[in-house]
Amino acid sequence: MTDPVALLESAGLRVTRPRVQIARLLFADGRDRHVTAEQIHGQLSRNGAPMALATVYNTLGHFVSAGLLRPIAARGSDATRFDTNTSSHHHFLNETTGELTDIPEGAIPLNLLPQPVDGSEIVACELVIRTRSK
Amino acid sequence: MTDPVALLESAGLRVTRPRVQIARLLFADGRDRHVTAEQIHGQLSRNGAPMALATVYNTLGHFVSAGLLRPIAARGSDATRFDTNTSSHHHFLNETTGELTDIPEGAIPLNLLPQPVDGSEIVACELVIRTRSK
DNA sequence: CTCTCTGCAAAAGGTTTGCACGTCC
DNA sequence: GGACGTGCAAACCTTTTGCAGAGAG
Repeated sequence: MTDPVALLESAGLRVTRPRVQIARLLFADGRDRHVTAEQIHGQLSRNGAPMALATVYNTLGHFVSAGLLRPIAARGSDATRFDTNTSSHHHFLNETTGELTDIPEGAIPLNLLPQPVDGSEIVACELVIRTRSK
Repeated sequence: MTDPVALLESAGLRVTRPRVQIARLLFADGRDRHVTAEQIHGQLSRNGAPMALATVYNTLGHFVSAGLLRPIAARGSDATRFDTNTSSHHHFLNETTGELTDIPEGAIPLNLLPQPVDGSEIVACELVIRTRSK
């Protein structure tokens, strides 16, 4: 239910047409979503506000840089999914259906991460549990 | 130090030239390796046994199906890395250098995984810890 | 002899780039 | 006015596919 314009401004992003359109799709209903650029592109077309797929990618890229969105580390030949939930949490990936489900923060105790040996610092930690329909 | 031919046979794979060549590169020295198809392709060319990149991909795909190799879930626009260590373990990904490092099995306690709610079964579980050079 | 695999070119995605034009500040 | 964005096509890269010919069992 966040106002798209306010959201963009608070993220330090300029308020432009594609950003508002996409922010409205992604954040208006407040739910966590896992979307591909392709899905956004299709939804915009259906809403009568079509734009080039490349513009969608560019805009999503801006959102990621600004911390509004996070790309999910799910491997596979299909497209990158962007997660509107940028807090630290993990995912189930159903390999049969391709469906991606959130695992609530705290459901997995990862408080004892090993430190990297080369002196680098941890910036993120992402777990993917692959499942298969029975 | 495994014999490539014996390895292929025990995996139920036919013994063919590209498989032997690639198996020798991957498994001869017994070390864990994280390779891309491109790297294998280049190494084969340098060794005087060039083959088409598509053949490398096809062969690596056969190895994955046979359980000799495992694709790593590290996201990024760069190519898929294949891991010669197929046992359950996790990775550090240094985002600065792109380097991928094994985390020893057992270093992270994941014995309390939440079960998927949709009745599907867990087939794999992979953690990527992203780091950045300081 | 048959079935699988190779070998490669070409196609198929997904994503990025280049650049002319528009827009925000 | 200047930096930043858009809009889109074309380029790019990785990976898959199709198919003719070769090789394994």
